[in-house]
Amino acid sequence: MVNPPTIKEIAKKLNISISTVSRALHDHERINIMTRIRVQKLAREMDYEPNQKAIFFQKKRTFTIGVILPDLSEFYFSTAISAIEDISTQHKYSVLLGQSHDSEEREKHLVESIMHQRIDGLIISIAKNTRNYDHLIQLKRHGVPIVFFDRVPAIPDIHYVACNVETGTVQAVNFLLARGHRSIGMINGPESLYSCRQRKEGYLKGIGSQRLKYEPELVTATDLSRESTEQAMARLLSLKRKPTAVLCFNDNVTLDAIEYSRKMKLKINKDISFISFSNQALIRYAAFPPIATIEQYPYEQAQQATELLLDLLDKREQTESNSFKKISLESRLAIHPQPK
Amino acid sequence: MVNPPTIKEIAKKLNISISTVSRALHDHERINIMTRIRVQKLAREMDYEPNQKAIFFQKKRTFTIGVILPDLSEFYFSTAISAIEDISTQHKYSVLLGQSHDSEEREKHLVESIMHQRIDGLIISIAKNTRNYDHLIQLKRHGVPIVFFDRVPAIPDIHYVACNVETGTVQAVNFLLARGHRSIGMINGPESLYSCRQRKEGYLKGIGSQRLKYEPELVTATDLSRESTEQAMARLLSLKRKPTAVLCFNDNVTLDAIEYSRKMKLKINKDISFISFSNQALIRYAAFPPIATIEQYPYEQAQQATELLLDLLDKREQTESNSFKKISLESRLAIHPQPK
DNA sequence: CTGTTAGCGCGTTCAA
DNA sequence: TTGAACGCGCTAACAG
Repeated sequence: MVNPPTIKEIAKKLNISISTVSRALHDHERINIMTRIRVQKLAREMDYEPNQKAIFFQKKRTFTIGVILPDLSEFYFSTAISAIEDISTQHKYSVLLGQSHDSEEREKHLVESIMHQRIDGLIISIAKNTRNYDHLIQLKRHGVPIVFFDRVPAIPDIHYVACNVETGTVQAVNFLLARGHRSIGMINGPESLYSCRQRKEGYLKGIGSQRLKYEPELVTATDLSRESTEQAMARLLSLKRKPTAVLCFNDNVTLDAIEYSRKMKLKINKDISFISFSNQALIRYAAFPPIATIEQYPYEQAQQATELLLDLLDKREQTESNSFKKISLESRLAIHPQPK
Repeated sequence: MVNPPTIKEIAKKLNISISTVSRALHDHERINIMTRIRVQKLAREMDYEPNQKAIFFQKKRTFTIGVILPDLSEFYFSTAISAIEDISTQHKYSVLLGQSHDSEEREKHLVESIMHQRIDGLIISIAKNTRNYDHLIQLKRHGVPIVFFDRVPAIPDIHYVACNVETGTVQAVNFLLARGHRSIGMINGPESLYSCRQRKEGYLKGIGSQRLKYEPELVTATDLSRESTEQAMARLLSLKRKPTAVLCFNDNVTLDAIEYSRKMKLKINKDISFISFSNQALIRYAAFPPIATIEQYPYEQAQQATELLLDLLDKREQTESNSFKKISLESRLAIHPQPK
């Protein structure tokens, strides 16, 4: 095992200067065609490969983007990272990975360590309870473009790609109303997430469109843990006017809520129906699936986020543009065929 | 947006030499406590962060490992990457990511581009039809340690971590035999995968242990698509001696096979039972879950692979050891509580 | 305790 | 058409 060959060695063997070698390797215009060929031939023979580390170092670019997601083993995010990797590779960028496990501290740590690596840009889906964005603002100050993905913080002047779940939520409420439901509950997620506000907004619009009165106690929240979801569900079921349908933050929350309801001896899709967000493939096999799902298209979202970021990186030198791209995909209600 | 500060600037402001700054920042023993403090204070004020690119460049190490998996959106691999990221981060290593989408060409390309980045080591689960290992051998020649994970090629002198599914398969067959099943079917996966041979091997051993005759037509295969699985299942059901239990390649295949059987009016767990490999979390919510699962512990496997690789990296300089670690985790049968 | 110097591999002036 | 020299930011060997 020897050290990889360098242009220096090539230069020595050929008795020419390092810079000539460098130029020959880059097919420089004004290099004698013969020396060019000789250099390239020897380079091939020696298995020469340019040392990217050295190039990155002196070019001040790494052609690497950082990606920080809460949890890579979750369906939604693993689909996203799959898309991000696909697009990045297409554009000859590499992907440096980190998962925050929904901890603000870890997230901060990751951002810092990733920043020290001098990545060119960052795609991030923030931890569910991140409140302090200093670490991200600092990154921006260092000139590293950030694209927020899916979980977008409520701060101004940022690029983001997210799915507007409001539309889908309105559709879902209308769907339920059309089926005769008059008391519709909601188990929302952490308030800090922008998408949760959209869910709420969509819920209000849907309810309002039929001139129904908004009952605040019909809207609860979970921190996504099973216990918290069960508590939320318990709260809904303890109301005088129990909901006959419930919108749940995501698939897992939905399945937990359904299981809890069954434990409480409710008949699913009879006493109570559910609509979920997100749509994991496996949900079609569930014993008691939700009647519909608000789809969020994680692959497409992540794809757009990556394209946006790469675009920003391309344009960076040219203009210090101050326009912030806000890409909003529309969610859509997907109605599931019900098993008899 | 300015360029990040360097030790050079710190040195100038303090009228001391660059190396003094460097040493002070590293808490070097023989540096005056006062200068040390002054330097560190100024560094903090200036938001100084060492430029890892420069450090990597001169240290000839990147503290980055490459990870190449077939498809990050698959449960098995997303769990794996989650583990790899966790362990790497703990050890202050970064993760550079790539997915081969089971294409040999892409895999080769990824290995090369990742190699040029001068990663310190590689964890790879090879594409299901990779036949040529030159790209990997080249990496090894460059002194980059490789740990194969889960999908291990049949070449000598390699490190690997894999799960021996044979054990679990034997257990599964025995479990079924003990419950009185005498005709046991199998829907295996692509033959090129080593683990599929283990499944077959385990099946044969299990059957043989009870002196049952091996009926070749009871063992079919799927290319993992739903259609192919349905065809395989149809073949099994068309046999004169229909199987009363079937082992399926993984969870998705199992669920598809179950659904198909239901369409054929079979009663699950009565007319026919299933055992699955892998064990996704969501399976607990399935309407007709398999009676048992052969667990493969992707998290633990990936964890061990990462620890092995990092260990190799630590020891690298010391000894050019020629011993190859082959870690084989045992799969285990997990029996599911059945809903009434 | 501190400064000087060299060098990691490469691209890029500036000269020739 | 080529070469010499410099610098990217940092560490480390050597010299005080």
